Amino acid sequence: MKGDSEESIDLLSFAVRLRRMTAEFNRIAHEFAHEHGLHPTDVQALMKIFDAPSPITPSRLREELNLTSGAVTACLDRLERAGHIRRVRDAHDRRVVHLHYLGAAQELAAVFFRPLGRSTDNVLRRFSPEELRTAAAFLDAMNEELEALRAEPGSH
Amino acid sequence: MKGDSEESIDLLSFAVRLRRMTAEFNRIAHEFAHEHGLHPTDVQALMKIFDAPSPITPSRLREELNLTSGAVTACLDRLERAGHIRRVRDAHDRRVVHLHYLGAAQELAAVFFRPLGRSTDNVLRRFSPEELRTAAAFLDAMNEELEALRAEPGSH
DNA sequence: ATTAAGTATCTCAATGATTGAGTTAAAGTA
DNA sequence: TACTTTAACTCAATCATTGAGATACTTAAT
Repeated sequence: MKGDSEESIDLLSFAVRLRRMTAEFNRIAHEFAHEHGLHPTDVQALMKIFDAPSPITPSRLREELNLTSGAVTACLDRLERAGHIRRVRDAHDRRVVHLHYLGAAQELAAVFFRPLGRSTDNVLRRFSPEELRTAAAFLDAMNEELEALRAEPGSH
Repeated sequence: MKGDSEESIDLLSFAVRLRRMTAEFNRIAHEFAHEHGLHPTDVQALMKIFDAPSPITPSRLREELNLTSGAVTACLDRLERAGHIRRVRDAHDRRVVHLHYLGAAQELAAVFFRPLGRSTDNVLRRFSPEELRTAAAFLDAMNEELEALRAEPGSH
């Protein structure tokens, strides 16, 4: 009976844990953006541009960040003006633009991710390889589910 | 040697997993806010007001969301006008305001968290109680570290 | 009591990001 | 060729956010 009650407490508070973590990430990103004369949106966009396996397009970014096309154009204008990214026209389909990040963006990302990376490392050191595999699997499962939620139309 | 290389791949990609999860949460919150005539900030504020163990104050909210006092006041005006929260003056220190959420906010939160809760449940079902304890411990450790990062002044 | 300093919240003009409708240009389709 | 669709951009209007300052209240010192 002890195991059972412990379990349900864990289940209930997972949502709170996840929300808190998201909020902390957001606050850090917000703070960072302000310190570097960027907007929260710009930081989100830069992260997306970084994490994309191949150069992302403005319309993809529009979907990812849930913005209107006008907002994306303005955001990319700011990032390009500040020397963080470059717009490159696709040779085959000349309507399409690919977003490449430049040196300035890489440096900025390094500055941004260093403290976050240290924090993550501190956490990783506390767990065994097997525990980390479990944690990674959990995060992967969450990301899968959240992405599935994105497709559902009547889900919210 | 197999275990070693698998490990370092996991370590490197933890940051990406966490960023992706944060981004998914943000996108969902953004979408939800837009559908309900709220702002992303308003949704963040409501979640903070909900998750607080005891009624939170505007200045605490200011710290949590990293906003200026003017922005917080405007945000609370919107939430109060829409019937989600109520401002209550502290009887002992009449400078202080406590934020209470109302029925409208509870309903909204229920609508918001139902799909997220389903997604979370789907994930939780895939793991054993012991694995979930590990995942919860991991999230707790991350939250600890991220909160520590908040205090550090020269950290970014 | 009185004064000074500190704190919590709010006000407001200026800034500027976001929206939403419409435009341009390129690609696919009949 | 004309029609539709798609990608990205433009621009006026809207409205959240900033940042400086005002207001009201509390606390500590004299």
